[in-house]
Amino acid sequence: MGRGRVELKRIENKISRQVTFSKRRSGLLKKANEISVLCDADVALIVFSTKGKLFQYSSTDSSMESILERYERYSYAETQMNANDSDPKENWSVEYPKLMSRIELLQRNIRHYMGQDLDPLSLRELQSIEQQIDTSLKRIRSRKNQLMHESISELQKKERALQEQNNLITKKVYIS
Amino acid sequence: MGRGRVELKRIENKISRQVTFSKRRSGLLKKANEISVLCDADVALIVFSTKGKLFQYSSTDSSMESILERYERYSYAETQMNANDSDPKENWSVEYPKLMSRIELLQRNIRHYMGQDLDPLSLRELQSIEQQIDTSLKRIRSRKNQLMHESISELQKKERALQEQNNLITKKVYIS
DNA sequence: AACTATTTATAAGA
DNA sequence: TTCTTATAAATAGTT
Repeated sequence: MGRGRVELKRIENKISRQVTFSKRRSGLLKKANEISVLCDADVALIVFSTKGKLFQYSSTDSSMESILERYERYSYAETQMNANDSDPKENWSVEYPKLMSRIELLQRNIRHYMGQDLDPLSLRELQSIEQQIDTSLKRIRSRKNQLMHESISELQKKERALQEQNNLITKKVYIS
Repeated sequence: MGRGRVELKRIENKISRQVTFSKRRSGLLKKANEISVLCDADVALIVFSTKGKLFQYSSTDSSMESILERYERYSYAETQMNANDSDPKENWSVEYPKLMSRIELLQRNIRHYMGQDLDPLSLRELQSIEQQIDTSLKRIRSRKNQLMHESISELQKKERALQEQNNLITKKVYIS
């Protein structure tokens, strides 16, 4: 939709990629809103730019979180149809606080991994987390390196194949 | 975009609402895919029809779950407050899957912060986590330093106090 | 940030 | 549902 046809592949020019992103992002959000209003649908849309900036849309009658929860529930229900429906019903009043406190614990954990709410922690606890995170960082960087190396050798392979093809074509041209 | 202008409000005729939904849904998914490819963005799109049927899109290099996880990580500060307030006893069958899926999400997050289960993550996601963890590590080390400095000056203070006491006692011994 | 030539999406009809 | 087509809307390239 514009002056020229556009190939469906990553736009290499950084500037025009940004511009296109901005234009299409607003178009996409608009259309998400339209379908939700016209067709009475619940829509959640999450977009991260290359640089990691977040843009989001969710239809007004449900917040983003509630749609995501609905989604999680939907996919959770699909994967675990029959497994554990019997026990929690009986002792819900026992189970609920357990689950909530588990969630609290996990959240506190995550906050600490994110370097937040550190004040209540003792020196020893801080050191323990520091060590854990330091290890994580090494693992993540190692995995990242691995991925990048894989990507590089993939590209090199492609390059060699293309080079070979070129040589063949060149030969043919000379012969004829 | 069609034979006539269309007002932005719920289509009352059920049949044409369904038809429009089907058409616009495929258009929306297509555009979501296009922006993700053209602009190198991570996109997650969730659509529930009026009847509750789920349709979804997520850009290929990240699964839906990993984008949602990234979203949770990003909007963590906002969401941690307003999560839990409905009366749980009545509707365990609604609440239970919600809580379980939330727990799973948090656990997956923590595993990643601990540098585990990294294989499903894309390069970009790894970089996002790496950056987050790097920041955390700096915060934790800064807090640790602060605590150690405090501890040191505390000890120095005590040392001075004891020294003074010693001096006093020594004087008294001499005098007597 | 605007403009406009084109392409694309889609509303209505079949 | 699927296809066709007239028209509205989105947007690529330009200013």
